[in-house]
Parts: sequence; structure tokens; C-alpha cells
Amino acid sequence: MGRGKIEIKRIENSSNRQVTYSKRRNGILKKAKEISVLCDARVSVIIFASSGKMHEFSSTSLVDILDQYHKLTGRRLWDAKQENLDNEINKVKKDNDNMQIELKELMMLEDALENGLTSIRNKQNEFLRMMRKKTQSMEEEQDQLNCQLRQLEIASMNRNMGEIGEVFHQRENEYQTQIPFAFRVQPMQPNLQERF
Amino acid sequence: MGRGKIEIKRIENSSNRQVTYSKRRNGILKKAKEISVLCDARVSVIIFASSGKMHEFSSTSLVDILDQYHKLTGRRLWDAKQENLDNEINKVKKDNDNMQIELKELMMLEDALENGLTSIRNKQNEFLRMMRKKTQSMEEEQDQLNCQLRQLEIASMNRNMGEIGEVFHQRENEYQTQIPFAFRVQPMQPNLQERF
DNA sequence: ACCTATTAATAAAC
DNA sequence: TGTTTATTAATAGGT
Repeated sequence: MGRGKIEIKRIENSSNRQVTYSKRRNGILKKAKEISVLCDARVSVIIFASSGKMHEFSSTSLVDILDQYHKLTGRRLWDAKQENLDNEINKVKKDNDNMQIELKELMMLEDALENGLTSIRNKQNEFLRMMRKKTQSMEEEQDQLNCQLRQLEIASMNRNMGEIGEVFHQRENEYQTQIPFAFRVQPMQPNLQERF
Repeated sequence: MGRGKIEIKRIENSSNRQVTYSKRRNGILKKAKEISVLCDARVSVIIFASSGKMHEFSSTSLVDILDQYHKLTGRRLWDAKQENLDNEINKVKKDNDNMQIELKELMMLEDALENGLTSIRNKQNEFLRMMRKKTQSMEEEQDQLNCQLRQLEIASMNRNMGEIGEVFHQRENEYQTQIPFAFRVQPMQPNLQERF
């Protein structure tokens, strides 16, 4: 396509080569653009002139295209260093997963402990309430017994001092009515017998 | 170039698009080959059809071309990728650190709970021991009081039945020695006063 | 860079 | 997918 046909081999004339290069380079880039639009294709063209100058066309990010290239061919375009990084990432991710499992277990343990604590606290409160009741009952009982003893003592002293019959009999009656009461409380109240 | 001119926009007819794709693709690859030969250029063409199929032409190894691309542009194709990986690594490592901190806190909490539990257990045992002692003391005290009451009752009955003076005086002495004892235990033992 | 004769690419049809 | 062919597009060489 031109004034004459040319053979496909290196153009020796440097300036001709340069001219042809820029013409054909533009042609290729244009064609690349066109095919990407016409046919929904992803295209990447990179051209270096012998001078070193570079031209490129990428229908999408070159990185993406190279990524796709890698996925498709398995041929790695990057070096071993990167592969090490990949490995490191996987290792750290695995660490992460393990730790998350451990965390979850610990949190469940925490919950269990908390539940256990409230339950213990409740039982303790219950127990304390019971003990207070028991203590109070026993104290009341002792008070009563002591009171009875004191009265008996007074009665005895009165008797020793030779009191008049009326009084003696009156006291005697008091005493008689108190005894049964004292014995009535004798067997300890059943709710005070609970073991702990 | 063809039976008719076409607009450069996506070809809607799928089969037309497919045909045009393969024709133009071959055209581009041929042109790439030609320019690399004619003009001493390094060329890389990578094309993905929308189907995913890939075709490529590289005048020299693609890695070399990408290396040259890197040297020339400073844009490092795999470094972008590498940067992403670095970011990901950092994120995961940070996650890791956070989780380790959380783990450490949880473990300290666990220790604290364990310590607290043993301490609670000890206090509970102590408390139980104390309560048993107190209960026992109170029971003994009550037994004594009851015993005294019973003895007084017997003394009173003996008196009523008109016992001889000797016996009365003997009983009286017994009674007198018992009274102080009864009152001696009266203020409750201090260790039983602890609040809870 | 532009011009244009000429070749090459390719759209449509088979 | 391959072939044909009319037509357009690319471009070699000259300016």
C-alpha cells in the first residue's frame, strides 16, 4: 500500500525507517483503538522505537490487562519477590483466622463466667438471707430463755427472802405458765436445721 | 476498506462482531510483526476477546518489554500490584495486632476472674466455718439455758412437794453457781457479731 | 508534515 | 471458519 510494494525486512535507510516507523506505529495504535471499540476487546500495545522512545495504547489499565494475562497463562510477569509477598499474605491471613477462632472461644468463656458469677451471687444472697433469719431466730430464742432464767432467779430470791404467801403463789403461777412455753421452743425450729 | 464504510462504535450484531474481531486481530498482529521487522522496534500486543480468549504478539520476551517499560516510564507495572499487596499486608497485620491486644486483655481478665474466684471461695469457706462455729455456740448456749431451766423446774417441784432443808439448800447452792454462768454468756460472743 | 498513487486491509456476501 | 470481491484505509515515496 503505497507507491510501491516493500519487502518485510529491516529498512536500512535510517530516515526512511524512522518515517515508516511513525506512520505504521500510528496505524497500529489506531487499529488497536478501533478493535477495542468495535469488538469489545481489551487491547494493550506497547511499542519501543529503536531510538528507545515508547508509545502505548491500553483499552483498560495495563496492570489489569497484565493481571488477566497472568491469570490466563499462569506465566508470571512479576518476580519471585512478589510471590514471597503472596505467601506472606496467606500466612498472616491464616494467623488471623486462627486468632479469630480463639477470640470467639474466649468470648464464649467470658459469657459463661459472667453467667456463673451472677448465679453464684444469687445463691450467696439467698444463703445470707437464710443465715440472718436463722441467727435472728436463735437470738430471739436465747433472749427468751435468758428472760425466763432471770425471772426464775427473781422468784428464787423472793422465796429466800420469805415473801408473803399471796405473792409466792402469784409468782408460782407465773412460773408454772412459763415453763411449758420454755419447753415448747426446745426442739430447734426446722428451718434452722438446713445444712450448708 | 470493505464493501462499505463502518462507524467506529461497538458492533451490535454478535456474529458480525466476532468476524470483524478475528479479521482485525490478525491484521493488528501482522502489523505489529511487520513494524518490528521493518523498523527495529520492540512491540508487544496483547488482545483479549470479550469471550476471554487471548492472543498476543511480542517481538521479544514480554518480561523484557515490561522491564523496559518500567525503566522508561518509572511507572512500575508490578509495583502497582505490589503496592496493593503491601497495603493488604499492612491491613491484615494491623488486624492481627489489634486482635493480639484483645487476646492479651481477655487473658488478663481470665486470670483476674480466676484469682477472684479462688479468693471468693476462700472467703466463703472462712465464712462457713465461722457460721458453723457461731451456730454451734448458740446451740450449746441454748442447751445450757434449757438445762438450767429444767433444773430450776425440778427445784421448784421439789420445793412444792415440801422437801427437807438439806436438800433445798444444796439445790439452792447449785442454783446460785449456775446463775452467774448463765449471765456470763449473755453478751453474744464478739466474733458472732460480724456483719454480712 | 502533506500529497497521492498504490498496495493492503477488510466488510459483506457466500 | 474460509473465500471472494468491491470498497475503504493505510502508507511509501515524493514534495
